[in-house]
Parts: sequence; structure tokens; C-alpha cells
Amino acid sequence: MRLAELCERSGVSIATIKYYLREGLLPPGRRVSATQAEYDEEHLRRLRLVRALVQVGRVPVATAREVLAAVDDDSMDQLSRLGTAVAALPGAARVTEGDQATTEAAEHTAEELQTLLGWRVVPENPAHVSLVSSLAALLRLGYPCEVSQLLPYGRLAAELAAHEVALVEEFEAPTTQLEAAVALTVLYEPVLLSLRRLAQAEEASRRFDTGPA
Amino acid sequence: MRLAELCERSGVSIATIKYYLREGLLPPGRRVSATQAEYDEEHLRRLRLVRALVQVGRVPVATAREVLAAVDDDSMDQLSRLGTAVAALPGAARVTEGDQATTEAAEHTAEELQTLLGWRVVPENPAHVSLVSSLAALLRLGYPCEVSQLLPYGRLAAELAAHEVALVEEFEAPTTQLEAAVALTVLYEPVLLSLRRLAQAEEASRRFDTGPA
DNA sequence: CAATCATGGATAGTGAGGCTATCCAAGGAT
DNA sequence: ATCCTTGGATAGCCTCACTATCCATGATTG
Repeated sequence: MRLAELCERSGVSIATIKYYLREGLLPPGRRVSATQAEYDEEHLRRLRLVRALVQVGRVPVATAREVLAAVDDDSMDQLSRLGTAVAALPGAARVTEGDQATTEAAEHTAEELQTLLGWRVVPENPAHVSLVSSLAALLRLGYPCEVSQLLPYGRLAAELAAHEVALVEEFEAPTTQLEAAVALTVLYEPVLLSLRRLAQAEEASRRFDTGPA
Repeated sequence: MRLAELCERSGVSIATIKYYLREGLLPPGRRVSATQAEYDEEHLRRLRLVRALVQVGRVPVATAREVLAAVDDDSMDQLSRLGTAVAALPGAARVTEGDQATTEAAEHTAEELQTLLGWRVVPENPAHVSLVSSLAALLRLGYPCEVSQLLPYGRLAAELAAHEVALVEEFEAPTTQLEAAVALTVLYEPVLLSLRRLAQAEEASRRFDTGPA
């Protein structure tokens, strides 16, 4: 198919598709003449993935390029590619502001938590860094974030992860599997957060509406 | 304390504090002369909250202003203020792009899920909208998001919410309680997501490393 | 076969958002 | 009395995700 059709079927404007092509988020089409290129279903799928990452997952364009490069990198084995791809995904927080003491306390809490959960502690892991800076923010505000408070969250996370990894394993082709891992990691985040908000609203209205009555 | 001290104790630059004052995220200090104003611990606390919302929670400045205005609004009762404040918080997704059919299917899934969980369905709820658009993105990519898949997420969310609402109720002063609700809603998001990523990494490495061996 | 149109590629521009740098008048410190 | 600092106002900067315009060339059509 041509650019125009790719645009039509994906709902993404031609200008934006060109932008993604420039930025290397989308592989170039097969040149069919000096003025035309041919795109296939693979391009359409990739384009939709990019769109989901950027718009739903709020992944910066430059980051999405790294993630997809890792997914496509034939020189690595499956696990390395997966690790590289999700490591490139932006963590939820990215701040280093704040005093040393608070950060150290947060670091300690994070490590203790992971140890209790039986997880390996990998300080370079972006998710670990993000966890620490989030805990530091909570500490700085004086809100509780003790290990005992966090443990339930960790157990829930473990449940989710088991479920999701199993889901990803159902895909057969290696690249498809990696794409699924990336897509599900990113796209289930808003699902999870939305459900949490809905549950909070439900719980709050139950307690406040019928509670003190 | 003066602006300079507020800056020093919060780690936020004077220019940025002035910006927040301009934007109404921070109430003005008590004017002590034509050239000086006095800030107190309350300002410091509020500033840290703003910082957490903006930097960790990625809440846009304009949105943070609405949220805080709701928290401070004495003309509403507690539950209304809470509802207004969290409703103003940005949902995880905000896209309407895509075909009608997919969106309707997502809408249907979301409603069925909430009904099964015993939650009220409030279509205007930003979290509901966010849920629907996230599900639509998943559908468009051809990934599974059936109610049966989502139910476990919903139950986990309900657990989290119960835990968190109980936590918030421990705060006594109404405003403090609302601040806590906002802060915990926003700041636990990155914690939860980080833990999920860590759990995924753990689970993946377990399966791939020792699994096929 | 010629006139027109569409296509892909390159380049520059746009708008939002979150700061940040500069200026200025006036009060406080020495 | 002089110098320094403070708070307030204004305008500028930087990033990022697009978007609009040009242009040369090949496709299309009467």
C-alpha cells in the first residue's frame, strides 16, 4: 500500500507518518520507483504500536525509537532484547532533586522490600531508580511508606507480572512476542491506574456516603 | 521565612517558586512590607506537594491549580472536594482517535467489568474515559482485553483502594486529609508501576533463565 | 504525447508547557 | 547615605510533537 493508504487505515496523518519515518520509528517502505514506496501490513502494525506507545503510553518519540530498535535487534537473544526494550521505556519518575538522606532512606526501603519479596535487587534498573525517587518524594512529604505498607503492593505486582508474562508467552514468533511484551507493559499501565482510580472513587463514596449516616 | 529560605528548604529555585506563585499553585505570602513577604511551614508543605504533583506525578501546572483549588474550597463538603480534586487529576490516557466500533466495544467491556465488580458506572468519570481509551488502544492492536482477563486487575485495584482509603482516613484535619488523598493517589502510581516492572523483570528472568534449561 | 496531479522527501515553522533570565523600584543593613 | 537584597513584572528560552510548505519526479488521463 502507499503512504496515503497507510494514513487512511491507521488514522494517522501523512505528515505525522513522515515524521515517524524520519525519526526511525517506522522502517522505510520498499522503494518501487523514485517517487513511490510500498508499505505492507507489517508497517501498519508497527505504526499502530508506535501510536499506542506515544499517545497512550506517553513514551517520548526518541525513547520509542530505542525500544523498537531493541525489539528488532537480531544480534541479541530474546531475553536481552526484552530487557533492553523495557529498560528503555521511561520510568514513572525521573527526579534526583532532594536531600541525600531522604534518598538513602528510600533506597534502603526499596532494597528491603525487594529482598522480602524474594526479588533480586538491581540498582541500575530504571524501575528501581523510579521506585526510589517516588519513595523519596513520599518521604519528603511526610507520608508513610514503610516496608510493611508497601509489601501488599509488591505482592499484587507479582501477581500481575505472573499473569502478564504468561500472556506474552502465548505469542509464538519472537518479534511478535517482544512487541506484545512492550505493548502490554505500556498499555496495561493506564488500564491498571484507571481501575485503581475507579476503585478509589467507589470505596470513598461507600465510606463517606453510607458510613457516617 | 522569606522567599530565599523557602527556596533553600524546598530545593526549588526562586524563579520557579515565583512562577508557581504567579500561577496560583502557591498562595501568596503575608506581605510584611512593600518589598518583603513572609512564608510559613504551610507554604513549604504546599510547595513540596506541588513539586511532587508536577515532577513525580507529571500533573500539568494548570491542572495542579484546579486540584489544589478544589482541596482548598471551603464551600464544598469533604466528599465533593475530594471528588472534584481527583476528577481534575489527569487520567492516564486522553485520546479519542480511532474508529467508532472499537471505542464502543471498549466502552462495553469497561461497563461489564465494572458491573461485575459491583462498581457504579459513571461514564463522565475521567478514569472511566481513560479506561475506555486504553482498552480501545489494546483492541486496535489486536491484544486481548476481555472481561475475564481484566477482572483480576479490577480485584487488585479494589484491594489497593480499600487499603489507601483507610490510610487517608487516619488523617484528621479535613484539608490534610484531602491533601493526603491527592498525594497518595498521585504518588503511589509510580510506586505501583515501578513494582510491576520489577516484578515483570523478576518473573521474566526466572522463566527464561531457568525455565528452558 | 502533453498537461496535470499525486507522491515522497527535505526543511522550516508552530504551539503548548515549564521554567528561567533580566529589569526595576523600594525597603533593610551597615 | 550607600549598597545589597527582595519581591514583582515581563519577556525569553528550550524541548517536544507535530504540521505546513516546497520541490522534483514519476504516474495518470484526455
